[in-house]
Amino acid sequence: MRSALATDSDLLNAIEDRGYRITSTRRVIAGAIEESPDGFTAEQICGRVPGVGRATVYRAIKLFHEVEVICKMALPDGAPRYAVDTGGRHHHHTICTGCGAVQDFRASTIERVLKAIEADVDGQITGHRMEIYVTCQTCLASAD
Amino acid sequence: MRSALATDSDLLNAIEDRGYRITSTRRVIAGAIEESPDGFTAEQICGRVPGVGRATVYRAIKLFHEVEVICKMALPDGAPRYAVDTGGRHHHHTICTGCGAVQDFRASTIERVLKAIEADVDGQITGHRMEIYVTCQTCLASAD
DNA sequence: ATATTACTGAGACAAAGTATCGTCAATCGC
DNA sequence: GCGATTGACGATACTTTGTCTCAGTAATAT
Repeated sequence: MRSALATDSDLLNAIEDRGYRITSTRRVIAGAIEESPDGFTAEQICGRVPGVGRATVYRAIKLFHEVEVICKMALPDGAPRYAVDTGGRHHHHTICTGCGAVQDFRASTIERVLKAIEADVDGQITGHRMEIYVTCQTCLASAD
Repeated sequence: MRSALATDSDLLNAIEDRGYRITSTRRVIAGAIEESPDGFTAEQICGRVPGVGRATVYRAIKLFHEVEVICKMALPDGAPRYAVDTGGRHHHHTICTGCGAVQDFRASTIERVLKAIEADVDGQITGHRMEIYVTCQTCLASAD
């Protein structure tokens, strides 16, 4: 039922659970983010929340990232791109280099391989990053 | 014997092979880069080549990257780091989050997994990026 | 209702590059 | 070897993606 929750936004709930305040500004920013099913850039969000300071948008994005409800990744040229991360469990992403669309992608194989690699690596693994670049179906179709 | 080559620098040879000019400035920059076995940042190179313009250093790094003799990667916070890429064949890197040391790392397993993944992905894979973050032996030892 | 603390907006600052532009040097053609 | 051509250079301005500071404001605690 979840009737006792202040909001039905996963983003807002996540920060509230960690003791951060839910403010009207954060509501607006979370709304703009949740309207972006294919990922977004920070500046896109800035553009969609007129009246909200740029610093505040970046602070909110950082906060959502900190509580792991949004994920930050990078295009081949290093340009950052964000996406909502509802699933929770660790996973990776495919990013379309044409339109920037981000999709989740969970491959248990990769996790196993990474574990196996640990033995070959000189030092102790503390984390990893992985992005798979694709041309999505839509971009493939429109390229015909 | 390679006696006919203008230089014994892999970096300079690589750009010469692609038709770019070898200049005294590029010699100096290549020298500074090749003195960095554990990777480097662009600004570190700028600091080591006094008298050479910052833009020129960035242009040279970009050029070396273009001809694939240096590799660009990212620390967990996105800070860029470069490393010489002598091997040639595709591989990945481990990066020590303590000191930034970069090591090559070739896992055929990963390549196989990525191939297998292609079937699961919605769209056509065009590339990927992967970094493994570690605490290197030196940093582990000095943390005791 | 008030005090405390966190949040906000504006704007300056920072890091990592890129673009422009006039000057200079490396290579090409002879 | 010498001049013409093209590419490279340095300085500097600008761009992108953030972060920091600071004074003012809103949200929670008592």
